[in-house]
Amino acid sequence: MPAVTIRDVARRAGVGIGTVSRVLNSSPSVSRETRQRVLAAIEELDFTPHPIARRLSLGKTLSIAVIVPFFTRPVFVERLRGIEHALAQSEYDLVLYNVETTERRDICFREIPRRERADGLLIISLSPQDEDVKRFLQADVPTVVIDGRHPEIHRLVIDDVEGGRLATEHLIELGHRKIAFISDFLENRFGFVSSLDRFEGYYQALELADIPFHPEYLKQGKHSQMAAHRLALELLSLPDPPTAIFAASDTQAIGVLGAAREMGLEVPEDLSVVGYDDIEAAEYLHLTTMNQPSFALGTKSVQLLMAV
Amino acid sequence: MPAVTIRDVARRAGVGIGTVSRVLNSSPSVSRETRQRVLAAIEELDFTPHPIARRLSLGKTLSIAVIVPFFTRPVFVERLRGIEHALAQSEYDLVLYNVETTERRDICFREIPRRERADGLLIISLSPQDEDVKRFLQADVPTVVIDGRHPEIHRLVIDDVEGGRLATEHLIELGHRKIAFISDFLENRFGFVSSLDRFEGYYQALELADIPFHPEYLKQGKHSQMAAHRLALELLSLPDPPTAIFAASDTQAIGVLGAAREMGLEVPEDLSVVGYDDIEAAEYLHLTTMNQPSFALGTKSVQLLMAV
DNA sequence: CCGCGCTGTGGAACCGGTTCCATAGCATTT
DNA sequence: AAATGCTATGGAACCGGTTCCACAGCGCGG
Repeated sequence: MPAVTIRDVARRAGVGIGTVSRVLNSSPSVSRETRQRVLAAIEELDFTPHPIARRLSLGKTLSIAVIVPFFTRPVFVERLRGIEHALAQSEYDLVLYNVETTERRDICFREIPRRERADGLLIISLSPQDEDVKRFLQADVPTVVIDGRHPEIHRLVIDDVEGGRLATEHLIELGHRKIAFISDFLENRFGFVSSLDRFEGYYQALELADIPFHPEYLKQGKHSQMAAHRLALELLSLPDPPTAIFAASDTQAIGVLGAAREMGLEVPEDLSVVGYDDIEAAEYLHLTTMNQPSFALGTKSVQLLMAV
Repeated sequence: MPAVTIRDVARRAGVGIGTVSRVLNSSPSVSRETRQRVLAAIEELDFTPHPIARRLSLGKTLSIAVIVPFFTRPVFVERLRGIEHALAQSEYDLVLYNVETTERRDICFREIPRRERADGLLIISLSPQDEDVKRFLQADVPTVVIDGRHPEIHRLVIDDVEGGRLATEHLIELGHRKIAFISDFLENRFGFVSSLDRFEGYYQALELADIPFHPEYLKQGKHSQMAAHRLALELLSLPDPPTAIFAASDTQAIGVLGAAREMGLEVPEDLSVVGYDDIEAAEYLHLTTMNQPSFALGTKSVQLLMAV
């Protein structure tokens, strides 16, 4: 079955190739009658335009590259889902790149932002460095960063400071004054900033309520249930243990719940736990959690990218 | 900054375009000296070959389309992660399509399997119909289905019957004889078969142990924690309630745990619960679960696709 | 009747690679 | 010395679209 091209259609319809192309792109300057003939020929030959050829002559790739770190994490998946949903309604393909090491991230940041590679670039939760951004701008590929920071890049920011503050204030309103914060490493090789911001909010809330910040109530570790579990055990074994724990993500909050159970503590009677990210499991775990509109953030990022 | 092409490189190096192309594709028939000159010119001009042009003249798209349903579900994400990992090391792009409605599925099955669209197609957990498969074969696009069924398609199957049997036998060995099965709809519009197979395994295990199958111990509902929660409440309110529940996925198993807690039952003392899929949360929930090598399945599917 | 403008159309040139054919240069064989 | 073969190379043709320029045909105003 040899490929049917625009020239075959033109011959069949008895018109020129330009006319076929005009019909395909619904140009107004084709007479009604000619258009009918061409459409009939397309139908008869079961013709589909060749996307690659189209891209080459348009000088566009018609694809959007999406760089997402660790898409095992529910928030990232949910944002990606939003992005996919928005792109499905456009003529753009979604080309996916997952990043789980800094090496891979650097390769992605170096090689993907090229005009001939993608018409647009969406980056989730990674903060490009100055030299990366310089390359992005030089390559002239529209770029939007979700939940990352760099002054010279279009970005959708999440007010994690506010979120951290609200979560902490919630605990304070419940009467707690000994509130601990468990998070993944605030300084990390991937430049994730959400936990840092949530910590900032936590700190502000304490300050506003005149509660002194206890450094031993801040615990950092790998982003996993297991690590958070261990950190929570440490906290709960302190001479003066906290009565509430704010975890920087639900994944970590689940680890805290495990630790509480291991220590024989009831949640929320003996220990209040607040998580962050709104994973589905939260409601079954007596877990208060901060809701993030991740899906909407994904669709919004696509709109922003298209407007750039 | 005008795009640098192979012709610019040829002029700079004082060679023909064919030679540049040969250097780019590391053809052996270029003299050492000429190769050096060309490489120097490439370096000086910061030349990168234009992928789209390459694809057009190669007649390949250099991309693999991946169709995945509901990639909120952890198993699907994990398989996708395996696929991404394998493709990252190849020259192929991963173009992602998420399916959450049957309409979207049908559109994907109709439009994506075209030679000019993708060099290969990976389908996760969806079973194409005969007419779809006919189109796949006619379009001559290598296709691999993970965890779906159709005799004429290359596929990676998971022995969910065996898995269901093992899970149920585990419960039987613990001494249970009143074992219920909670799952999403066994007959569904998406053609998901894993739960059906697990049910088949459950049934076989009962039969082998001479335990009669009680239809009221089979509960079907939407795939969500909430739905499973309700179904579990129904089960536990039966005049003769089960002492063990096998849930077709961990997501549903979490719902069962919630229901047990609501009824004041301790797990596993008062009720045994077995899940399926190996989500990370399992270990914190006193949940026994059947492990699935999802990531490996993803990488394997890519290998299989490449070998087709 | 001429010139002008407008509409609809044909097709060459172009996008930037790869591939194949022709050929030059040189060594080897007869 | 002629024939043969091998290696390295140049560049036209090609992949299948889009776009732009040229032009035909027609109506209209002067």
